[in-house]
Amino acid sequence: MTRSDTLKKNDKRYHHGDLRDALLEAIRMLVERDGADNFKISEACRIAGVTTAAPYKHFRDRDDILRAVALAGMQRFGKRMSDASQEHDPGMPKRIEALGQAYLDFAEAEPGIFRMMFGLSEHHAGDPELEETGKATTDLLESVVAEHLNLPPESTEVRLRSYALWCFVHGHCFLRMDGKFAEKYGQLEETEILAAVGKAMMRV
Amino acid sequence: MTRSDTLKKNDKRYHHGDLRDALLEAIRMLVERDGADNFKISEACRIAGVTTAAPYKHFRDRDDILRAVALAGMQRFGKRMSDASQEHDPGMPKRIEALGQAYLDFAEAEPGIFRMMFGLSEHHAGDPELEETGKATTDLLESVVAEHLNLPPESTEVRLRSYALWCFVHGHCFLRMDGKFAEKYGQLEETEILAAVGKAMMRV
DNA sequence: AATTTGAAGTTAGCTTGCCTAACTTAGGTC
DNA sequence: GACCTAAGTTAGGCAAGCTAACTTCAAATT
Repeated sequence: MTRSDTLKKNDKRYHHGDLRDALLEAIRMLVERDGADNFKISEACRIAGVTTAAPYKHFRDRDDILRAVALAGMQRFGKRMSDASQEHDPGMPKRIEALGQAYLDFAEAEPGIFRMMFGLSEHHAGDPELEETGKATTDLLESVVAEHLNLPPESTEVRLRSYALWCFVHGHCFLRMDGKFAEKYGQLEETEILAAVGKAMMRV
Repeated sequence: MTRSDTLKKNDKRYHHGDLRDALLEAIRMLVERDGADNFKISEACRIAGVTTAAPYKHFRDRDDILRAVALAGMQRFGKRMSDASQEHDPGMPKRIEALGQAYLDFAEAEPGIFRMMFGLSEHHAGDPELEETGKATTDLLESVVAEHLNLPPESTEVRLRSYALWCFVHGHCFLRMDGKFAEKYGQLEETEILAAVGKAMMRV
């Protein structure tokens, strides 16, 4: 089945057959175009070729849809991060770099989903599945930093440097998405900044 | 005139007299409670004691309201930052710290407005007044970093370190607002992290 | 002082979106 | 082949954003 088939069934069968996934895919696109708070469920319905009441057979309400889209995003994100780390041998500084680069790449490729992953409203606070999925990625970061510093992953030193690194990369992602980087620091070389900060923060 | 008078006129005069400001104040509150994309203009009208058509005598549409609220926030923010820097003499390391702390404090006190200041949609991209107001604050940061490093503010070195510092503090603000800090790094001492990173990044 | 005028309100109403209730379709099971 | 149930549909309520046309009233003009 091709992707366009997933979105819209051309034949006029009463049952779509794959509506849940089709909606998620349509909404993923719409979140990129309009943002998590501005996309219209009704537009996703038009794309999928169903009436506006259909989604409620698969999702409780808008919040439930957001949750599903964010979760899928976090899983994609986690896989990218994991793949990136495995491109280099344990202990190599390149491994940290690759992790940071994967983070930046994802934020650039899917800014809407990226925002959403972090900015879900309080309705989703404490959701175990979301937290679990997020934790897997921070655990990965800590293990890589720990290897690099040759310290146990639970040590305060490792946790502190991991978090500091996270803050930095995360902050750059947001400033870049929001145009603040281009607005004033566009002529700085992105890689140069990253390298300089990485070194400064990982200096033993 | 007391603040509650600003919000709602008890007397039943036909003209409110101060509706624009009353709306901005009401919406500031609602943005904190519901977020920039979820607050209802109609609710602000109820608070201000006018009908739902009244705002359109003062603002073009929702985007125009958002712009005004964000601009007011950026001005408040700029003043706080400026005040903070002036609490210490030029060249003192405390001056950088104070700036970072003011940034964090604002994000903690007004997370809704803080988000909004950075996350305004593309409709406002390139707005000269907004950009100007933001630039004043980054200029301030650069001048303080320049003093500290004893280098010209336009030097690449200063700009690079300023931006790196900005990324870090900005990232921490967002991760903290979004619960990621508390979720996993809550036991780390915030001040300890800040101090460690500040030192690492400003090391000559 | 009376008149005029325009900014700042109001009422009424259109449009769109979310969501629910009640109904229909059709694929899989006995 | 009858029946059940998941997954669609239609119809409609409700709330919000925004506009057009009308009203009020304070201040400027005469």
